[in-house]
Amino acid sequence: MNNTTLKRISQILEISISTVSRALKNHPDISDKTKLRVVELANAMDYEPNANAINLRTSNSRLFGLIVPGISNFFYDSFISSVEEESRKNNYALMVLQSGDDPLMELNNLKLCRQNRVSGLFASISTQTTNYDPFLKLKDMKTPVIFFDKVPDHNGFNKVCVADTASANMAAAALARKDKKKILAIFGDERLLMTRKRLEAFKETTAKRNPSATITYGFAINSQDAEGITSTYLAQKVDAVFCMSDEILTGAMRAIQKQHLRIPDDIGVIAISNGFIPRLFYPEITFVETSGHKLGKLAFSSMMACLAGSTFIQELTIESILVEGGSL
Amino acid sequence: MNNTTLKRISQILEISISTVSRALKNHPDISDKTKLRVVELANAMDYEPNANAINLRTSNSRLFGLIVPGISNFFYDSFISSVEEESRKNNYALMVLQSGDDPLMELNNLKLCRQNRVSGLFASISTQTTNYDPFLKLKDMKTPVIFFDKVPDHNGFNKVCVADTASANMAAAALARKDKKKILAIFGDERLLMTRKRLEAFKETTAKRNPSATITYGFAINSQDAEGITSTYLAQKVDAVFCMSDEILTGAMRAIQKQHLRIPDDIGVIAISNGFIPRLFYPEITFVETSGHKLGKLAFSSMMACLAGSTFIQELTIESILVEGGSL
DNA sequence: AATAATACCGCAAACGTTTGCGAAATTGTT
DNA sequence: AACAATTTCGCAAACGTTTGCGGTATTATT
Repeated sequence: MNNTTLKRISQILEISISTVSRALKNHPDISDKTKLRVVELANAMDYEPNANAINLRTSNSRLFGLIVPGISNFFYDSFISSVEEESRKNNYALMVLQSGDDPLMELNNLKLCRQNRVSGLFASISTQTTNYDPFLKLKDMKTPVIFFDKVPDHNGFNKVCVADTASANMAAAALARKDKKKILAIFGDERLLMTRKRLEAFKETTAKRNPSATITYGFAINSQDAEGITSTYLAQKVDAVFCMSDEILTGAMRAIQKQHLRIPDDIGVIAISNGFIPRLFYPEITFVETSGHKLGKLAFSSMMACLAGSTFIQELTIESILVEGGSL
Repeated sequence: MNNTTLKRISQILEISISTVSRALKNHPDISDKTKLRVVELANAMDYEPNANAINLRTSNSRLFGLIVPGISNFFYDSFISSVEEESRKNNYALMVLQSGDDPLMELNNLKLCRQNRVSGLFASISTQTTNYDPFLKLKDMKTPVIFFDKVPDHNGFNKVCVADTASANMAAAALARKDKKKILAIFGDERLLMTRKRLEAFKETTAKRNPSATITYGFAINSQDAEGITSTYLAQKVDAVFCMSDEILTGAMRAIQKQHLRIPDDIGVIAISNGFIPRLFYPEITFVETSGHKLGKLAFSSMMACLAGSTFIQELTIESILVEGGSL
């Protein structure tokens, strides 16, 4: 372990600890001469301030917690990447925790955050989270909590989300423009607010803009599930398939390729996506972009606003754009 | 912030701080009666031990640092996910840091790790890292450093890697078995030890097992690069393309799909991969699996061995297996 | 030359824990 | 009843910082 402390330096230089501390912080009370002596010795001795001591003394950990169901996910990894980058730029570190979509693990992670006195928390909740008390406990401790992506269906929280309603609308509208009439629309877990929002918007916009269309709804828990659903319904000659997420898109694409259907001639495809998966194929899949990167930046700025004292609860969304591939 | 401390509890109960501390740890010196009183009040007051104070006192942060060029990567995200999971199970937290493949940022991150007195470090180095002193500095502080994936070409470090040589051999052998004669082999950045190992092995095994084959070599910095290279050489009627990594595979696949080539009839494809991307296509791409998940487990166990006192420097590799898709 | 201002530095408390050691109270032993 | 053993607890130091306050030197002002 690193042994050089302020005390050690002070002993060698025969000055007080406080002088050493101030010298290293370039405090005006200290003369240039001693500053120099201190800084030089500190460098020579590889002095590294002990973050734990500083945190204890100042009660500011400069550490953010981030809880997410899983890291391995096209959306979350770019979100995390973005938040980490911003945090680092602002001299914060990031503690990443996975819940595995398990509410119990989520609780454990929250405890860890509390014990580490995180300066703030970014959280995407598990599918089955119903008790928000632990989050409220953090808020009571004046620790900002920014929910993202999978957010509680509940007011009084800071949330940053992709524009669920708007993006589902855009996708439905795109299908309407292309005059797709038999649509297979696959959604995720219905317990998620996100799913319900997208579902409702998609249904509504299709009814309005594409009244003669018939929609077959599918609900998939995972990619494999989506593949199964797609395979099943592909038999009944659908014009196009809408995928609510990347995970679903991957399943749908497997089914489509397996049946040797040509995109877009035999079937149209559109998804709500981060953009990575759609660009893996040719023609590229048309998608409504929901950028994890952008969302991360937004979440971070929201966090900074809270830390700066804003007590204003806001629910922010990033607008999404339609990125045309050749799949419709 | 959470205000309840041992001191507060001790004042209310009119006992000493040390008694409270010991009671909460179920220390035998404390009577059951007082233990009960303490535990109950602690719960009622939502007591959470202050990790910073504990770390300071015990000089054990129970925090691992993890430095990686970027999180958004098929390999790293599963690696990180795995390490995080293991860490959490063992009561460690994980601080994730990205270098952006920039040696300077890497230095900053290392400093952060030192200042936070991490209990250990997992590191995948940047392409241009040449100075290993900061890593050695950590080792001198008795902080274990486990390099993974992109490791220094240098002895005396703990490293865990995918079996570069073996997996390139396997891929070359698979191509030989299928009697592919005109091979396009695309590799990554030559400055990486990993690349050089894979290149050499691929070349050697092909020469031995498939002597009549001709290999065209390509070196791609990124996916787009790989797409360009593939497009260019596809014209000259190659039998199969070998991709050293997922990133390269995505580029190659774009080029192949764009030219409407049928896999495996028109062209064979094989890659070294985590397995996610290959399964997105149909037929699935045949690949030599290098599991980030497995590597994460290995890295973690290596870390635990070091923490347990093992001073033995080891270079571990996970064996890879060939996963047959239908692309060859 | 006396006084006022300024530059420079140290004392000591505090942040919230852990832990070795000793002390008091209780119980057991003869 | 005297002593020993055991149970139960508190004292105080330590971990490495930060910071308000006060105290000497030194310099400036008249």
